[in-house]
Amino acid sequence: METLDTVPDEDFLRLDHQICFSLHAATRAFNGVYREALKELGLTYPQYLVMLVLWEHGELPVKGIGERLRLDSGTLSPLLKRLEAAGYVERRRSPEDERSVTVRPTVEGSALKAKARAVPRRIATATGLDLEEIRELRDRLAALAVRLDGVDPDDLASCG
Amino acid sequence: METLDTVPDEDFLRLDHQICFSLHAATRAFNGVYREALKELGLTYPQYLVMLVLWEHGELPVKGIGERLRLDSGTLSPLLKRLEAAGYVERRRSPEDERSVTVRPTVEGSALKAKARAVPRRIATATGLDLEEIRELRDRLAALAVRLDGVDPDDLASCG
DNA sequence: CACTATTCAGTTGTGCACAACTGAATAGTG
DNA sequence: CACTATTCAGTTGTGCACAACTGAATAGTG
Repeated sequence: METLDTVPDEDFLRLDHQICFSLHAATRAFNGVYREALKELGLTYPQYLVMLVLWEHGELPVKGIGERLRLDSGTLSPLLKRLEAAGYVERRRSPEDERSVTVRPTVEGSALKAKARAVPRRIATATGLDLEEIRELRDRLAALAVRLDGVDPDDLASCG
Repeated sequence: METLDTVPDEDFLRLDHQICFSLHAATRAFNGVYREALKELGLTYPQYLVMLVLWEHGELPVKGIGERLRLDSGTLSPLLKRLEAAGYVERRRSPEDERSVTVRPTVEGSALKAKARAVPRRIATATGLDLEEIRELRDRLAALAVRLDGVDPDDLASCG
């Protein structure tokens, strides 16, 4: 049987080339479609992710957003400042814990949600997938991310 | 039957949240694993993609690399300068067409290929997928990218 | 042949991802 | 209680993606 261990290195490098490229290309293609769909909302793709989280939870500390999106403050701090400058969110130090900053959508930010309703359908149409395939892709990607995130760097080093 | 048209907007926005996040997370997780695996080669993930293409073709104009990886000169020019500074590639104006710049691996750049042999296997192991699943994922992502940005499938196929 | 359009690599500027760090606030310990 | 460790948001610096642009070389047109 053909397995990971029986494929020649040369073919494997080639396969890697392909999956590497496919993933990179799919991600950038997705970004491109979102960029187009989000243009009228005045949001970038990561900013849209943040707004989705805030629409769902009402308000969250920076840390809470970071946990949900797996982003650190180095990425979030400037992004949230831009969302604040755009008038979509409000940031204020928590009175209970002065280390924490609470972020919540402004009236304008909340109003954006209505406009955003059209976005998912546009993306879904662009993918050419039906509902079941979309869910399957979501689950596959999620499972993959969990596996990849959970990999101990030391394990990785020892498997070569 | 449940289709794209019968799902309520609210659920759809939620689903979008999920697939959006899954894709984003999977991409970043992949990047993280590659970052680790490529550390000893002194390459970033996009730089690795460029080297893979050069190992396969020997030498290519900047435009040729861009076509294969769907990257424009705005991304490639500085990236190639860094690869040149690292001693892995050589860039020179083409004598036949002074507009074009030919890029090819140096002796050190070619030598990297031997080290890179270990990389794909490490990535494959980290994904926890078997060979058939990896191929399926590759094909799905490639098909998705094609649909999303209207790339000619023949071009994609010729990349690997 | 002269002139315009196109091609090519490169630059500039914006935004994101992330590592490494800072400084302030809080939690936990003896 | 005093002191250390941890938590939190933020900053700095590097690299990538991409839009919009520049300038030089070449192709294509009348």
